[in-house]
Amino acid sequence: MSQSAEQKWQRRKEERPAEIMEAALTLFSEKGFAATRLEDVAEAAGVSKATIYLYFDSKIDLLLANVQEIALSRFDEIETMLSLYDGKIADLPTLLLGRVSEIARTTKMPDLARVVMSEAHNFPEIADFYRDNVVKRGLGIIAGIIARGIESGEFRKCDPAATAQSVMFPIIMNVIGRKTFGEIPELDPMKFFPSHIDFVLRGLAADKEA
Amino acid sequence: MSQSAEQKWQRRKEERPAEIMEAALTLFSEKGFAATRLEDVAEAAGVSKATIYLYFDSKIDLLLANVQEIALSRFDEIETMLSLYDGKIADLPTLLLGRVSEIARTTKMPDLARVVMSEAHNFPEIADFYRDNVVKRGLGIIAGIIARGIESGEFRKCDPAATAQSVMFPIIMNVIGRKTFGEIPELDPMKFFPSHIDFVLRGLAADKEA
DNA sequence: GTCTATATAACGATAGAC
DNA sequence: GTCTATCGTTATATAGAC
Repeated sequence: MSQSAEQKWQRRKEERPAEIMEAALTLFSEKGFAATRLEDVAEAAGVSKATIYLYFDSKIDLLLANVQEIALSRFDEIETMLSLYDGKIADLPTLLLGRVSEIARTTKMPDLARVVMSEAHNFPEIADFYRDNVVKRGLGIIAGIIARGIESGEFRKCDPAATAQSVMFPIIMNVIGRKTFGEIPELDPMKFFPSHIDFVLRGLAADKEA
Repeated sequence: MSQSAEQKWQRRKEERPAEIMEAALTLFSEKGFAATRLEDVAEAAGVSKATIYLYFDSKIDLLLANVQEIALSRFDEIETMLSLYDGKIADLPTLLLGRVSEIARTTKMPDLARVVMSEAHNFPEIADFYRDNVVKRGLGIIAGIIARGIESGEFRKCDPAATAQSVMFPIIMNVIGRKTFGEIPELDPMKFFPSHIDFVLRGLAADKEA
């Protein structure tokens, strides 16, 4: 950016990792993880290949660092919020899905999810990490809320782990679908998100007393 | 196989296309569409590369023929069933999701969906075909049922196209998830499918009269 | 002997190596 | 930056069915 012309490089220990990660995710998303060469990442980030290895162990590590940054750090935040929450459990789905919608709109989570879902089958390390830290943990958060609501009598009795999929998967699929097939009217998020929240609240609601 | 040593090939016009398609899908699923060489498909199917081109226009056509065979032909069957159906609309979701579950268990639809979702981003022809003929049409079938139920008063008023995603996407994601990450207890289909049908019926149900 | 399903071999674009 | 190997695709030759 602001480096003088004769200077070949600058020491920018603080900014490098983030720049490399972002360049990597952009390329992974455009061309696929397997098809992206570390050399392209280096070029896009304005560093040499060796510099990448200074901060990351491997190409896989470079992807998983993005998972940590984009997904897991937000799980931390959400879990903190949930542990402090003391309002009605019945309001949590709306609150949580609102936050998820915001993450989908404002971060690269959709691209990241698409890349991982596309290539995890061919990279066991990616599949293992994502399964344990994103799929299981993400579903676990939703299942926990459902279980709390059942206990408090605000939600009907159901299998929390199974029902968590009914709550979460449409959102993931809508988001990945738009990345894969382009924006199409059928998947319009402005219509889908409110509709889905409605659907979820009815699907979870306790039966009214007779 | 059982052909004599000196015989170089046999004339089997009828069986070839199906054998080639199946070999192709198996390899696409194992190694990915882009990574699979037509030569491997030819070998697996027991023919030469050129023979593939007798029956299919291109590698992409070979995948799309599988989409036709596995997905679209079943859409035809389902649409026929729906047009003949004259029971309660409220029973259709259970009926339909049961059929979908059966297709997921007994056909290669899950592998096919995973392959397409994984690689459509890099192959516009695949994305276009699948979007128009599977995504839009599949959601349209569900949306049609929902619209019929709203009209008959059996379902609550909602946006059919948006709600169709809440109905269908969890199933697709559950199925693709198990193919991508392996069978894990959280995604157990024996628990998920019944739970999801329950969730859907409640999500669609008309409000009870006060 | 004729027709055609199938194989062999060559072409050309593209991408990866040095 | 050039060279080469790879792979989708196509042209030509041949073997099997009737």
